[in-house]
Amino acid sequence: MTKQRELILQILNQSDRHLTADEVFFLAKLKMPSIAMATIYNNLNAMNDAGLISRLHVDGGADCFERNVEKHDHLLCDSCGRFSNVRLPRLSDELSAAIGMNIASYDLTIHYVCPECRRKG
Amino acid sequence: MTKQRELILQILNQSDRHLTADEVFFLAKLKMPSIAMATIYNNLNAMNDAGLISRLHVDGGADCFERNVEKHDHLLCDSCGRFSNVRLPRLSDELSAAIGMNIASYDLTIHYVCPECRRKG
DNA sequence: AATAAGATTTAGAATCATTCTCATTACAAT
DNA sequence: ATTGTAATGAGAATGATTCTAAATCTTATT
Repeated sequence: MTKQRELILQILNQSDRHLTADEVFFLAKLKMPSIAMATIYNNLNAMNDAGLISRLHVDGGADCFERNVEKHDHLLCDSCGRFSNVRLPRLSDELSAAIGMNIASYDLTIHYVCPECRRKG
Repeated sequence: MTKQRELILQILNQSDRHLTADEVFFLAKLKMPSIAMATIYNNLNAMNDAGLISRLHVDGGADCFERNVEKHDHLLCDSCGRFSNVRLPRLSDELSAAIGMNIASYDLTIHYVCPECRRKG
């Protein structure tokens, strides 16, 4: 656990949003100007592999990272582009039943308009 | 509908697999050696936007394209890497009910081991 | 048939996210 | 202190995709 890794983890822990590597890089540079992009990716990958953080693929954009490592699904607001997390505990079993086979896992992103954007019209 | 677009569409129609732009490019070059990668992408994008084909994002790899434009979900075999299509007609309503909001759409990829790979062990 | 207008193609450069390389630095254990 | 190991930093390299600009093809108009 190096200073750099600690800093990156802290940045993710303090954010309430899903952050891209670029955003983490920018925030990290504020505290540690010498930090390199490769270090950001090295650590994000290592921590993701170790189950300390999780990675979210974004269609047509850079991957995002977040501290929440519990199994969850994503809601993406088509209007503001923000992600929220949602837990659908029974879905895995339902999908398994629906296709009649064991499943290893699944990736689900639900597109919607978030309550805030709906209010604004 | 240019010759190039016709060729690309034909290639997708004749394939039983999900093809990357690169694979389409390779197959197209066999029939029309002068064709350019930009033309492949131009046409894949245009046809996808027009609803003639559909695009599938692949985690950590190139996007794939297929002729099936009916709404469907994807099964990805973690062993051989092949995609299959599956229709889960009630899922959209179930997801909507589960989160208590209207949803616009969703993207789902189920990871599993396909029957063929399971048989082989 | 000739021409002009507009769209499409081609080739290659450019871009973006990510990974790789490798020399340098930090850390841990002798 | 000294060595060995692992992580960092800087920038080059990669892979997928998009952009640019010049050349070509279509189509409509004379």
